[in-house]
Amino acid sequence: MQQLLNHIKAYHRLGTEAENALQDCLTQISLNKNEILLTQGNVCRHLYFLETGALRGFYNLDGKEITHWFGFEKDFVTSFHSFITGEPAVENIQLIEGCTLWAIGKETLTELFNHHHEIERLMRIAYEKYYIRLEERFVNAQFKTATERYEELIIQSPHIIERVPLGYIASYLGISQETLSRIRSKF
Amino acid sequence: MQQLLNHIKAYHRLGTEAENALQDCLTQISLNKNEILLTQGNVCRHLYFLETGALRGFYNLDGKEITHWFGFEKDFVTSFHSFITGEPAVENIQLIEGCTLWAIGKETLTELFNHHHEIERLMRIAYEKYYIRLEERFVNAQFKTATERYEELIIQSPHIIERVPLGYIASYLGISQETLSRIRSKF
DNA sequence: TTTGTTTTTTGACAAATGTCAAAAATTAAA
DNA sequence: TTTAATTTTTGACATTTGTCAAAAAACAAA
Repeated sequence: MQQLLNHIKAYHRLGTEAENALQDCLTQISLNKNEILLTQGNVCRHLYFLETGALRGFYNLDGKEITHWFGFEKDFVTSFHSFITGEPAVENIQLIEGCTLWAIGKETLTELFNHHHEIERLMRIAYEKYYIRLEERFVNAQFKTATERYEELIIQSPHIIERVPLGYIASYLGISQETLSRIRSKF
Repeated sequence: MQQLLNHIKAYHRLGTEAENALQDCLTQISLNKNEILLTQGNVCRHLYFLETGALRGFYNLDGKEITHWFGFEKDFVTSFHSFITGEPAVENIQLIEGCTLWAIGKETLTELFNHHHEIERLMRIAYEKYYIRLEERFVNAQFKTATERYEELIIQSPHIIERVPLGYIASYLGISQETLSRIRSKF
């Protein structure tokens, strides 16, 4: 738990009171490899903080699983669209490794926001970071070649290559598994 | 100005006090078609609220201008990466039509956040909306064909087609102008 | 109008990536 | 181990999209 709070401080330093309040609202979850945290069609009512492990978000398209994001330790994890809008999720969240997560319900989080401006600030800052991270991925997806995207991944997120099956990485990069295999063979 | 505040209420309803404070911190800007609001290499220290008009964000790649986003009335506009991190912007912001904007400096906004929890909430909610909007664009960029992306644009944002030159739209969709022209000819 | 400029379209071809099928390599299970 | 299942690689070919050059169309200025 202390480890979790330290990670959160990287976003915004909380006062003792707010930190305690947050702590009281978090529930620990442990799941094993391949277990499902969220199934498409359900509303995602929780925000998770990933303490250890790895997971992925994927959806089904023409019978294929499209992995479009990964979560690793220190990440906030949820189906953002569903969590924010309250609509059913179009994606699934599945564990790639066994994970320790801390969960907070949307209503509980809203209550925390109401009582602790600091916590809402933390979240605002987290969204800022996630926004520019996504913006960068978007620009890569739209304007770079498959090879460039793979090179960038090696440099910026080598842990992904080491911990995630190739098939997941291919769709994460927006290319077929065969193309990824051919790109790799050139290195 | 009242119009602006009404738009902002669509994100989160502000109390009178916060609304007045916000109002006092906004500066009106009017610019003509083709004028530049931000030049790459400069730090973007302002968040803009676009009351009327249209503009685009673009950067230079191999001598070509890549338009990667548009702003229209009611949009928050800034170079998010630069505004958030304080680093020089990699992009330019240029008017497509004459615009009326309301500007607020980053320091002023931070002060508003400090004094008005409500305004920070407004911003948190705005980031939520912008995050899921970007997420949707990302998925389209990565996993849909050029034709699908164009069809989606016609359905979801017909105003873009009507108000923006084709060349800008092509790079917004992540395709060459020639390909866009060929896609259009099929309709 | 008439002319000049810019934008959009078209044609020919090249490059990048996808698809399907099968082989090879790796991992897990008995 | 040995076998079975899964993952990754390879080959052949199809499809999508890009690039370059030129023509056509649309727009703006004189």
